[in-house]
Amino acid sequence: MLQLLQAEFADVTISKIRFLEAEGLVTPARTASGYRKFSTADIERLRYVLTAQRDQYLPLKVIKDHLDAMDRGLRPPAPGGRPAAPQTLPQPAGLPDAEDFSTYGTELKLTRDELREAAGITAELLEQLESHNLVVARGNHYDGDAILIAKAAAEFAQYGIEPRHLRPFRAAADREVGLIEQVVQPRRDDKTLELAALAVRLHAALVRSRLTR
Amino acid sequence: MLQLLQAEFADVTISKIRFLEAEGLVTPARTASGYRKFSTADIERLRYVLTAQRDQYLPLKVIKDHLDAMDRGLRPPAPGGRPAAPQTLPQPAGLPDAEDFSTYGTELKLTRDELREAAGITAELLEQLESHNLVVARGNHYDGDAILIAKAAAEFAQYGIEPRHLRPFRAAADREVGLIEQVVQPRRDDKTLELAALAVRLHAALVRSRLTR
DNA sequence: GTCGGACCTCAACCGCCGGTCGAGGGTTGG
DNA sequence: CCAACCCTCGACCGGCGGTTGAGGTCCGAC
Repeated sequence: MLQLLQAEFADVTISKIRFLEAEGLVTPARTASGYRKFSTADIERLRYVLTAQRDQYLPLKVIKDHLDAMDRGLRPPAPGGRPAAPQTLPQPAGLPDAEDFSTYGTELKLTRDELREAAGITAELLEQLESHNLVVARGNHYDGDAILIAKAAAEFAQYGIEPRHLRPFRAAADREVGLIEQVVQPRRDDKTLELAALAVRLHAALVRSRLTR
Repeated sequence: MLQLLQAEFADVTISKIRFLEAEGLVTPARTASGYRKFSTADIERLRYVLTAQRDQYLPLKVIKDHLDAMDRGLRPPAPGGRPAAPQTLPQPAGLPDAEDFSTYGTELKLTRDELREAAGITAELLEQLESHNLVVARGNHYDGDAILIAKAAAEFAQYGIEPRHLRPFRAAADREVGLIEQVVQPRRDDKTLELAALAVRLHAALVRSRLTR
């Protein structure tokens, strides 16, 4: 889950996240042994914090106020171009660890229905995602990334963008992975993740750059 | 004149104004004997600085960038509810500190050499990046994204991946932007950025998912 | 002239914010 | 049993946004 955020925000570290927790900006759940367990809502929240900090230069105090206000059910405050609000939608309960990326990582194994529930998508959408190879089962199970992909697809769907429009994303990802694997061939260690984060970073910068022209 | 500003901003002091001058945010004229002489334009400028600081929590560096940008004849930047812009006369503006890329947004305007220095890349690499359209100048200037792209490319280069290998990234980014622009056609507001973030998120999840299989 | 007060410069200092580091220790998967 | 994580907690840190003070100059009033 750290990798995930690092792809988007270059300078996030474990210690920074711990610091943010100490400041009361996030409150991840804990496992029995004390490890932090980040739900997707927690990650949304962090994304909000980091975006506000980076793009609006808001001090943490102010960000905390905003979050607190939202928690009390108020409209997201902040005048002007603010980061997208982390909508903490009611999570379908049951299915204990469906949102857990940190401790189980990709070892997370979901059934088809669990995935649907966790991502809040219809069976139809999931079918489309699979038919375009955006979500792929391993054996009978899906992992944490599948949830993220499905959720993103659901958001796109709200703008009328269907899975088939997203196929280029898959192709692009495949090409990047191919590139990385070529380089990292011999030693298949954490260099791989490093390069992947780098690739995503480049990608993000390019998108932004093209957009603002 | 101090009294004048103090009426509006309680915590302004002489020493603060002197400090702001030292930071290059205002450049009042001087009398023969060295006393500061504030024109009304200077006061407008200070008003802008103090408002931006108080109401938008902007760091002085960013405020300075905005002022510099305006001095260069650009439209007042700053997304969102910004303080009323003071239209000042052109002031001698120092060049941005090239090492400070992190604090500059896309309003940043760098010369070719400034970009090279900020990203720590060779002229050759930059040329390659431009020939593959990974980095593109607007007019004679480059923006903050160019630094990010250049730095990422430099890291890739350490793994033997050259700009030409990165062309698919550009193509993918272009496709994504095309998709977004199609959707966002009518209302060209901050939905755009929201969608772009979503796209990058999907991309990241896909890369991870493909990688860990 | 000369005195007081307001202005100047420059360097040293300061408090807070936003983290980082590292020692000391538990947990987990292989 | 070990390596690789994760945890806490307190010390530390660099930068930002000024403040303070010593030492000196300028000006108007007496």
